[in-house]
Amino acid sequence: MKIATFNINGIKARIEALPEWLAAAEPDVVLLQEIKSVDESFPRAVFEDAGWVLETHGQKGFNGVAILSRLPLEDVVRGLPGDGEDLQARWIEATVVGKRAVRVCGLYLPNGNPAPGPKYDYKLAWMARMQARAEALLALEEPLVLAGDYNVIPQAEDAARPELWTEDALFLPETRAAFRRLLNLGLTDAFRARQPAPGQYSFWDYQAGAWEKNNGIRIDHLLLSPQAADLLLDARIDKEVRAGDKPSDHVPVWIELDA
DNA sequence: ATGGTCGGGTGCCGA
Repeated sequence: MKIATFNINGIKARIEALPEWLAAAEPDVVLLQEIKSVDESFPRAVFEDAGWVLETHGQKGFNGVAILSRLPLEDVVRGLPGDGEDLQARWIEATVVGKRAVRVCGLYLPNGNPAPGPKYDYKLAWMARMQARAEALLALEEPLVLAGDYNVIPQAEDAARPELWTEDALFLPETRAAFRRLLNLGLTDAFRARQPAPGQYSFWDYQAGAWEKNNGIRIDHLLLSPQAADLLLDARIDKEVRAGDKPSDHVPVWIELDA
């Protein structure tokens, strides 16, 4: 089972590039972030006519997550539990039924800039809520994949120029500590485990020629429960997508599970 | 059009 995460930065803007990547990469499941669309205006037919099962959790203008799958999806949950007041569309879960059942969570973790400030407070509170949800799901002792745009640079080696990020919400010590607490629940950073070499990135800013300079960061992650890590066969970043026509500022990151 | 780049949805904000 090939499972990918891809921050597409707007479904309407990616309505050609996304289907092209799907056809070439042939994933079984894709967790999408920043669809920037309400559910009613998501171009469902483009994907359903191509054989995809689609579950969306959108909002007007910003954020929004979705799941595309070749396999049936069951028990869909929309929204990160733990705060009924939070209306931002940043979390979606479903169970994918293949050879094995795999619970997948697609997440768009808050950016948090500027830090300090209310946006950074929201980021840290959201990470605490995610920690509680991860604990609850890990207690089931089943294959679990938490995949998405974490807006976290885990270590200095995950940035081409870490000195540029020392005051940024993506790399502040408190951010990295919260991410580390997730890992310390027993989760595996699949890409780090399979591709330990530094200098591999999933995001390059549109500004200041970041792509041309390879001034990237690795912020899109797939974290695996022990039961999923046991099934891990491969993990890759589809870097070449960033050089395509009308690209997102993120590229797909994917794993292959024996499931 | 918004400085520098995009996207979405307006009549700038978020990233």
